[in-house]
Amino acid sequence: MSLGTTLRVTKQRQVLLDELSKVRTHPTADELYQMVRKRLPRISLGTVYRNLELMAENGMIQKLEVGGTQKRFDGNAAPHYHIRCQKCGRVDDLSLPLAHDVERQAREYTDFTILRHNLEFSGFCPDCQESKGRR
Amino acid sequence: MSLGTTLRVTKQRQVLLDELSKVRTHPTADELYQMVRKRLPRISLGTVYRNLELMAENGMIQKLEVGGTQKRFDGNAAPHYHIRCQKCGRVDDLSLPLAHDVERQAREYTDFTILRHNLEFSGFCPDCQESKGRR
DNA sequence: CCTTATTTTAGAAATAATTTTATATTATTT
DNA sequence: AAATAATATAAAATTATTTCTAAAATAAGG
Repeated sequence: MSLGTTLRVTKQRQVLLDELSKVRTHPTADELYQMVRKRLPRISLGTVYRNLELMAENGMIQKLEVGGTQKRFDGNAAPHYHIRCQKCGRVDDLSLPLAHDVERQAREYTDFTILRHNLEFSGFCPDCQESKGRR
Repeated sequence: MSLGTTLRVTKQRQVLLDELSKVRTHPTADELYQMVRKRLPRISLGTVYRNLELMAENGMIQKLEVGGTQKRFDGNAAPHYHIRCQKCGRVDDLSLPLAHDVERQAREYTDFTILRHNLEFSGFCPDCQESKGRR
C-alpha cells in the first residue's frame, strides 16, 4: 500500500490511533500493544506493527527513529523535535521553532537532494538528573 | 568496561580501526565484518560487534543511530552531521558548521539537562535522484 | 624468561525487535 | 446474497545484536 491510500477505518485502527493520541510519551509498538489490548484483548502484535507502519506511511502519525533499539510512535503528525533521556530512554517533544534555514544552508555542502531534517537532543530528564549513572 | 579504559591493542582491533578509518561510507557492523575478514579470515562477527561497541564507548569512533534498522559506524570521532539517502540507505558526512546555539535555545523549552544534539538530514543521493521510487 | 592473572577471542547459542506468511474473518461491491 | 477485496490473527521466520563458555593471547610480577 502506498502513500495517500485511504485506509479502512477498522476497530483496531480507531483504537490504536485513539490510544496513541491520548499520550505524549511516544510509545513503542509493544507499549502500544499493551495499551490497546485493554480495549481489544484479541488484537495481535503483528496487527499493531502493521497498522502503525501503514498510518505512518499515510502521514497520520510519525514513526520516530530516535536513538535506542526500538522505534517509537508519535500521534502528532506535525514536524517537531524531540529530546531523549540517555538514562531511562524517555522521549519528550521539544517545541523549539523549526530551523527551516538549516536545509538551505546544508544544500551548499552536499549533492544530495535534501527533503527533510531531524534535530534530536539528548541529556537527562528531570527524574534522572540526580542519579545520572553513565550510559 | 567503562569510558576511558585503555583497550589492549589486538590484531583484530588494529585491523577493524584501520578498515573503518579507510572509508567514508559509515559501514554497518556486518559490512565491516566482511571488510575485515579479507585480512583476518577467522575473526567472528561477535568480535566485530564487541569491539565496535568498546571503541565507541572509548570515544575512538562514533556509533551512528541514523534511520534504518542497523547501526552504522564512523571512524571520524569529531562531531559532525550526516545525511542519509531515503532510497538506498547510504549515509554521507555533511560538514555543515555545528549549530552550537540550538542547545542554548532548546534549554528554554525543556527541563531536561541537554548534553548533545544531533542533526540529521535525509533526501536522495546523487545516484538515486532520477529513479526516486518512494520509500 | 616463567608463572599466574587478566583480557580477549571464536563459535555457538540465545535474545529482542520486527516482519512475513498462511489462513481465517470481515467488509465492500456486484 | 455471492463474489471479491481488504484486513486480522497466530505462528513462524528473519534480522540485528548480545551473551556465554572454553581456549588463546597478552600483560605483569618475580
